[in-house]
Amino acid sequence: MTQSRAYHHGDLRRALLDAAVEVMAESGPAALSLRDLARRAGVSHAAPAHHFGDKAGLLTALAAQGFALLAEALGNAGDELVDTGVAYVGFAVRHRAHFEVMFRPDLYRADDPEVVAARTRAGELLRTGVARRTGRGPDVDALAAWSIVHGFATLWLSGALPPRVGPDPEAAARTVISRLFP
Amino acid sequence: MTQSRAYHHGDLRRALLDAAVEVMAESGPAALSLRDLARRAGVSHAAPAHHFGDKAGLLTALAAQGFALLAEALGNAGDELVDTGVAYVGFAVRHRAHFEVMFRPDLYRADDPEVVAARTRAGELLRTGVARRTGRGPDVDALAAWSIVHGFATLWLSGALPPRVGPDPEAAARTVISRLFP
DNA sequence: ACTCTAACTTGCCATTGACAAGATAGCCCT
DNA sequence: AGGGCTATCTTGTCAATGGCAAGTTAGAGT
Repeated sequence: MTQSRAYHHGDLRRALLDAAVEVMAESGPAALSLRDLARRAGVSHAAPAHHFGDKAGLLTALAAQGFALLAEALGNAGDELVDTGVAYVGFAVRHRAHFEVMFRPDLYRADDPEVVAARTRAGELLRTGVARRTGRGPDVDALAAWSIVHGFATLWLSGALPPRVGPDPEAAARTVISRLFP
Repeated sequence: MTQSRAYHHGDLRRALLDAAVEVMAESGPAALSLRDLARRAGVSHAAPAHHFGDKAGLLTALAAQGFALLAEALGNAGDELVDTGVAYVGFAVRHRAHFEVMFRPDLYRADDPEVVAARTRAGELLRTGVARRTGRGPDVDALAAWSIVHGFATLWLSGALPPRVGPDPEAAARTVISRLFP
């Protein structure tokens, strides 16, 4: 996919987002620099501003993309509640950069319409995944399920978990989620 | 530890840390600037470097302080497992700035001896709190418990939780934790 | 009183985000 | 074919930041 047409660049917007993901995946969100992204894309230092306005604009686009990807991942998950949870963790691990931005609203404009729409959709899918297996109050169940997968994903990404958890986050997540919903 | 004598400033190190907590509590970690902290403390822009070396040094000190505070909070919690979990969430909410730095190892030197010591101690207290109530494998229980409280705290801080969860994070956390360990 | 050292300052540089003004290329319309 | 139109990108500039180097000062130790 992606461009081919090369005007001044062709598909700068996508190239910048891809570069941002790449940088953040290996160096964290703090290491992100618009000028660095521009250099990687081979354009001038002010080119990104045209597509995203400012840094927050770029991260807003990235967050929207992230919520859309999350919704897709949850939609493709199996029918069991556990599958939804594992998919959540899998998304966080596979799309680390997106995930880290999505839940840091001080970095972007969380009230952006596109973000709100994608986030809402992902939220619905998440709740649907839990609703299939409601033991107590569905609210409590949903909150507990979301908390446990989000916590596990966050801890995994931050490197805080001890080595004995093993190398496979999704397998470990499955075990932990099963503890909540046996 | 710590001095008190007031030379050029007296207690610059503490003043800078306090200012950093204040700034981050209202504007997030991204808004932190060493020069701004220096201005707030009424010293020159290079004064912070003497105490912390660089920005990562300041955040390292803050993380160590945070893990120590967490250990203290967990130590003061009640004997029940639920109490430990609620204390964890309470710490995150009450010491938001510390919490947000602690689990973002790309911002500081996670292998700093002081950080390692304080983190180890907090980890032990957390596992102790869970061990009192082991249903299945203690490892799985500990991981599930940590995940659920960490996830809830993180989601709360990021503002991602819907309003119907209510205004009191500790009360909501108690309900959620009870779902895991009834 | 003298020295010595930690604590702080002044000065500097490269990098960054943001803005303003200009250039360029493809498109549309006649 | 030609003439504008607009999105896209560039060049130039500014204030702010982190970090380094060299100098200064207060106060402790002797």
